Amino acid sequence: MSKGTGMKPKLEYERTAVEYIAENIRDFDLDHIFDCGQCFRWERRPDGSYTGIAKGKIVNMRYVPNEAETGTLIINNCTEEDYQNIWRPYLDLDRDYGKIKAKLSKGDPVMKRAVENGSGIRILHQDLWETILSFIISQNNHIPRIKGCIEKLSVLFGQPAGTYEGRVWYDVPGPEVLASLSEADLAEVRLGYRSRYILGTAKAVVRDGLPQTAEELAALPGVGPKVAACILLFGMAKYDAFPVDVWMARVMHQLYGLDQKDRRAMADYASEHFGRLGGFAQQYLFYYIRSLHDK
DNA sequence: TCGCAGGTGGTCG
DNA sequence: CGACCACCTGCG
Repeated sequence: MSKGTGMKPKLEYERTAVEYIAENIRDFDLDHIFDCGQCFRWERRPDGSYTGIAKGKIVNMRYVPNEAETGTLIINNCTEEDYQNIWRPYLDLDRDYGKIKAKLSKGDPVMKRAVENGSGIRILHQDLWETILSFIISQNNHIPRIKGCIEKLSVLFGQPAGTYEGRVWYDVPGPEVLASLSEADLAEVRLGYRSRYILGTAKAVVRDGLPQTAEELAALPGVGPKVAACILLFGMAKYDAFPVDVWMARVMHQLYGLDQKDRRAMADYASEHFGRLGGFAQQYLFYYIRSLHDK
């Protein structure tokens, strides 16, 4: 609704002419992908598209379903080379999610509903360091504040990656940069007690390199079982990882009848029933319980 | 105001 | 081991 006589300029975003169009993309929904809790740097636009930064590249993505089962993905500010080298693997486009969903749904009515609810979820292949940083920050924290912290950290200490939609976008700061900072330097980011975990982990990574295994991950300060599982799943492509957080505890209690406090039992249940697909199962269930909660 | 949020690490028994 | 419990911060 326009008010009075004011001709409010319509909000428009400055995008680029370079665009890549991928046809015949299945099992894909941007809301499902970017709102299932795996990433924190994508912003929804009023047209349903998403703009974000990953691997030093800034793009806008929109998806147009053209039949019941397939659709077109349009990536703005993206060359064919970037699509092949970055976004195709990032979006996990070469995996058959239809097969995964069918396998998980079989004999499990709860999972069947969860899969239908989040049918377009895909597990992103994210940068390992960014994933470590993000999920240390995520602990005992609200999602909007997590996003704010990561953004502020990037603007203050990250490298500019380019200008897009009329503003400068920044990469998350690397471990070398963070390892050189003090808690006083980080105070402005409002990370709270997590700032010492970030500094400790950055120093460990500078000293020992990025973690390669679950054991090396668990040795990092601020990385417990839940955060480690998220990093394994989202940053290391370990698809049997099954992060159990407060939401997953709710699902396992309310929908599978397990003791809400017994995280061990939940992990056991996941490995027994979901096995190598535990990570996918977790994402469908997480998105499902969150969408139930919002209503 | 107070509890809680995609938990972790430390300290008990 | 397993069960507490403090912990930065911002929001409802």
